[in-house]
Amino acid sequence: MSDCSTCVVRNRAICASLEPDELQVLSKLGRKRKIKRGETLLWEGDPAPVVANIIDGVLKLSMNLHDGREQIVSVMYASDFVGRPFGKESPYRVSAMTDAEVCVFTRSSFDSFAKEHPDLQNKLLHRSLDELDRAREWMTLLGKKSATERIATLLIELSDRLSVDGCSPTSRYLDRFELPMDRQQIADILGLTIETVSRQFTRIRKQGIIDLPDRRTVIINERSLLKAVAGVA
Amino acid sequence: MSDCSTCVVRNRAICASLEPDELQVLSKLGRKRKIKRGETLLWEGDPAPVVANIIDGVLKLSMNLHDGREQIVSVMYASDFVGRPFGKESPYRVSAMTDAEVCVFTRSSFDSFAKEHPDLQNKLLHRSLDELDRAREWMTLLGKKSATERIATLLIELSDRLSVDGCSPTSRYLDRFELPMDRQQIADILGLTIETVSRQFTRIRKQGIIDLPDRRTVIINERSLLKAVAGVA
DNA sequence: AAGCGTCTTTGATCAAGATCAAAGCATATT
DNA sequence: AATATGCTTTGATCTTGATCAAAGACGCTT
Repeated sequence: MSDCSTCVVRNRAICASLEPDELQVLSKLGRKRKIKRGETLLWEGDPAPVVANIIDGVLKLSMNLHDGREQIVSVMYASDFVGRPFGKESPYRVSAMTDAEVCVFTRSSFDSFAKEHPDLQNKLLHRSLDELDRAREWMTLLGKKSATERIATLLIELSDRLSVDGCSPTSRYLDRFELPMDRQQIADILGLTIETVSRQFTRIRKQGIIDLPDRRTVIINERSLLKAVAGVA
Repeated sequence: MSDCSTCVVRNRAICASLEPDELQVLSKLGRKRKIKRGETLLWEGDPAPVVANIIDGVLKLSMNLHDGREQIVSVMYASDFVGRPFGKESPYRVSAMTDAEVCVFTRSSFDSFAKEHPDLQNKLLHRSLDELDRAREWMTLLGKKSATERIATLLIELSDRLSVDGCSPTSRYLDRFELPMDRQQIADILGLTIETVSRQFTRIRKQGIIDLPDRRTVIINERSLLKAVAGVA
């Protein structure tokens, strides 16, 4: 990879914990790679995997039951870190929901670099703890929330996560954004079927809470109502 | 705390990463505490919390929606680490499912100790990554599995986790064990109601796959069948 | 602009699990 | 031993979301 110092996620990715000279070393290990929408970066059970920083685009982590049922267990955005360092193999599949660009390291080279850099490990620890909190929040959604609550919660979450642009958070929440996934993927995130997702969208649209000018665009008209529907106190 | 070197979880808890002299320092910071079943060690949103190693017993982490619905997001056993280091506050409630004993640290003292000990942080990172994998596995259960599959999966998991006794794993799986939780808690782990849990127990009992000599005891008669029901390939 | 393929919405029906209600059981109490 | 108390199981019914099926809408290609 040519130059980390000009990387758009330089200050948000785990690399932010590194000094310029350390970054130089890391940059020798990584290489940029473009991924097309739908393409898989990492297969579950893959024995020779990689880890990566997301530079641009949206990726999903998914687990698949043997009979084909798929659950999306995480949606990852620019500056997020994907892959399973220190592990035998990745327990989940990592694929692109949109065209994306990532900064890839072989796991062995990343692992040994990390071993020498406690700051990097510290950053990774913080991220893992945050991821864990998010995963558990989502468990609550999957275990206890109704279909309408799930949809509303996802929209609130997306309007939050998609709003961070570049290094500084712009408007805290977006009232208009493009869905980075199709209806089937929304269903696989929320533990619902595509028909139920569609019906719930129609429902809150008819209530005037949101608009859906086309398949991918969401406009939030009544954020407070949407939050109420999401079950946020 | 008097003596870490005789602690029953000494070699399995995160403390295992420490040298004897470091352990001496840590032992000054922690203190042992007994918790009764049902008692809460840590409330969500608690501003002055603690972290702890579990010495004995079973604890649960739970998240509560404002209207009272509760989802149990993790079940933790001896040698597991609970609490949210480096965080502002704990996002979940930690309480005892059985009488338990824990080794407690104030978060501030633990955090500053951890800052000086990369090995400890490394151990914590490994644990967090493992926890994350388990949380995501459970998301798949909550999002995609049927009631029967959920019950079977839980029984397999319990027969595995409860079998580790002392420092060495004894028989890899237990075919007879005591449930550390009641039916309502099982429901809150699996995203079901207590009635559905009861009916599914009855169902696989009538099929001869398990026996339930009393409320708390489970005997697995046909492990391979149980695994098949759990949806394990 | 017409035609094709894919994704999404809508409709009709079904089923798994939730809810409401009551009866069993086991342990603790007097 | 008799009785209260708190789980747990079982039964009857209802609801939410799944499934099956078809029609629309949108983007792409020619």
